[in-house]
Amino acid sequence: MPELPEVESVARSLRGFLPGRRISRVLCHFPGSVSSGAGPFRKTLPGRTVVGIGRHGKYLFLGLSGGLYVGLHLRMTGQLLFLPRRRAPDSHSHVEIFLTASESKLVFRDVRKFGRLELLPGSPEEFIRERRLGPDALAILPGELYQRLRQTRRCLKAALLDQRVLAGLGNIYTDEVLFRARLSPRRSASSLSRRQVQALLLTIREVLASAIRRRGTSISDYVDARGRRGGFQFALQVYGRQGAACPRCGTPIVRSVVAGRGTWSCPRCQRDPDSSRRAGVRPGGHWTGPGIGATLENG
DNA sequence: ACTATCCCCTGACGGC
DNA sequence: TGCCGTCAGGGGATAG
Repeated sequence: MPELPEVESVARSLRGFLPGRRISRVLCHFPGSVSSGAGPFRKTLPGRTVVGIGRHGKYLFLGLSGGLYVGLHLRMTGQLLFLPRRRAPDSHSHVEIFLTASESKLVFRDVRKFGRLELLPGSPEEFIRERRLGPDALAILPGELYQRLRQTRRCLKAALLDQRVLAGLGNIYTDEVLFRARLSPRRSASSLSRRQVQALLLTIREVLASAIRRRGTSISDYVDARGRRGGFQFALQVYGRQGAACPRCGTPIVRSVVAGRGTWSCPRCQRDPDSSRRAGVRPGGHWTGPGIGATLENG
């Protein structure tokens, strides 16, 4: 599923070709993909030139001449692709944007139809404010993340997945980050110290930067605008790997459900000090209650 | 104001 | 083989 590194990879693959191109015609085969309305979208874009490509979290923005912006979210299976102008659209190609003097067209494909394009009523900054999106995961500062995690009662994974806390992390990168930072996804988000949040943010930046270098994670549908798959699926350490040996300690990786999402973690490396205390272990680490099984997050 | 739950949508997969 | 039920998941809407 496209998260920050995948959206950034799409943005980069667009930047090499799209800026300066003029839109000649727009076809909306599935009007539901354009949440601002297919009619205005089809009528407003032709004649305008693409002047820039932006990204915030998992949102992509196309800046058009005349001060207009298109926002795009790929959700689960969305793709934005350069395809040969004369290629017939398949049943999953929902929007086609034709460009003047080009052998390519820009196609929005989406098997599950969750993705959305929209003509923004204002600037991307206003859009971000109205949706109440948090700072981009690559731009947020440690003090700011600390404050945002402190003021929620949810667990760490739920907080990191919440795009209003910080924008860009989805299920894959959240699990990978928490594993590398040795933090339990179930741990209370507000229980982290300043120092721990600082370390967590360094891990977030490292994982995202590494994934961008590999042009994202391609597990099923993801490809960039040139149709290239990413390579970070080969660097995943826990996501989707239940039963495999933890790369650090050899304990089998466990799948559970946290915040309503499939969650992969190492029950040994990512123990939760909060639940250990509840299970009868004093902060000092001496056993006072039930056996070790009670402190493992997945039983 | 917060938080949890439901829903959209289709392909993959397991059971019989 | 093939049918059918279940699952996956981002984020908006809705409920508590």
